[in-house]
Amino acid sequence: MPTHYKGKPEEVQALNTYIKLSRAMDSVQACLLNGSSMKELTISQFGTMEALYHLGPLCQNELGSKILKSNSNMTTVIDNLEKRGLVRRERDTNDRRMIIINLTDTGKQLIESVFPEHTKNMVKIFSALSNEEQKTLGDLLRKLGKSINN
Amino acid sequence: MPTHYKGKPEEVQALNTYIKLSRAMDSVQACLLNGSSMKELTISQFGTMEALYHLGPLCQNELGSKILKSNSNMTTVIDNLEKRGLVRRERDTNDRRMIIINLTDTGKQLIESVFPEHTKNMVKIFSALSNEEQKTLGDLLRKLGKSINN
DNA sequence: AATGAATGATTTGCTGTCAAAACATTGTAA
DNA sequence: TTACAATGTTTTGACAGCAAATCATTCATT
Repeated sequence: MPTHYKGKPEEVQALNTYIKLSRAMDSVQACLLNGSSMKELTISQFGTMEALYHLGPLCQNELGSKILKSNSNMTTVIDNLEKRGLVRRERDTNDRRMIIINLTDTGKQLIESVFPEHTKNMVKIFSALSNEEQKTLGDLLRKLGKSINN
Repeated sequence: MPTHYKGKPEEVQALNTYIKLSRAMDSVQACLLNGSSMKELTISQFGTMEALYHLGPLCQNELGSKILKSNSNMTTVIDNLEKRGLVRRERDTNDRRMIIINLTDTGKQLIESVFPEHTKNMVKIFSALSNEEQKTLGDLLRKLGKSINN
């Protein structure tokens, strides 16, 4: 549903673009969560484990920076993953402020088993757009993001 | 940070497009939340009040459908708005299953005071893109969303 | 009138999310 | 060596978000 606001054209355009961005994001995430591979993990758990799988063990603070989550949120997500035996916390010996997060064997097996289907779902979702369209979309989103973060 | 996954080109492209979409959405929302007008309302509270402001009183279930939130989430968001005196629940006289959500005078004044700056922020954010680019972005996002929801 | 299906809202249980405060540890300057 | 700043993590408090179950109400059928 587009905005019902009636103002200047650039205001209506900005509000509508925001709505479309928000709706698209919701749709993509809902579709990903419907994949059978996402029955066992929440989006944040998946992102955390994916980062550990591809980058190796990471300091908790560093992990949070990579997947753009706050320190306190990382504590909660890792608490739940640890509780399920999917990761292990390990205090750094050189700097005891730091906790290194490792995937356990169980965690590694799980992410290895769900990642292919997740990737397949992702390809399916974005195949609605041609290669050129995906590139254009990515470029515009980057431009938008860069402008905000400067 | 793009994906570190090394797979087929269409897989890498899909994952990267997803990351860009996710990052852009996070950036836009963080920027909106930094606006002084968003000190008093959360994103969902704002969306709820904006919908009520532009569309008039709505049945709770209908409101949830419009802003794409679940029934249980609507209960929580409206609980908090009601607690703050910004909305009022009113049982429908014709169908007592339904609760009509109204903005209170206080709520109306608040949304009227924050909406202009919110809109201005939105325009500022999206002015990173030209009109043509915003239109292209919107079209691609719509195409993506439509494909998923069919 | 009675019964079951459908609908709207709440509750329960769980996870996520963040800012601010608090705590523990390390680094730096005096 | 001491004091303070900086850093990493947790805790606290609050709100968001959803699925499933539950409750109340309405609708349709018999």
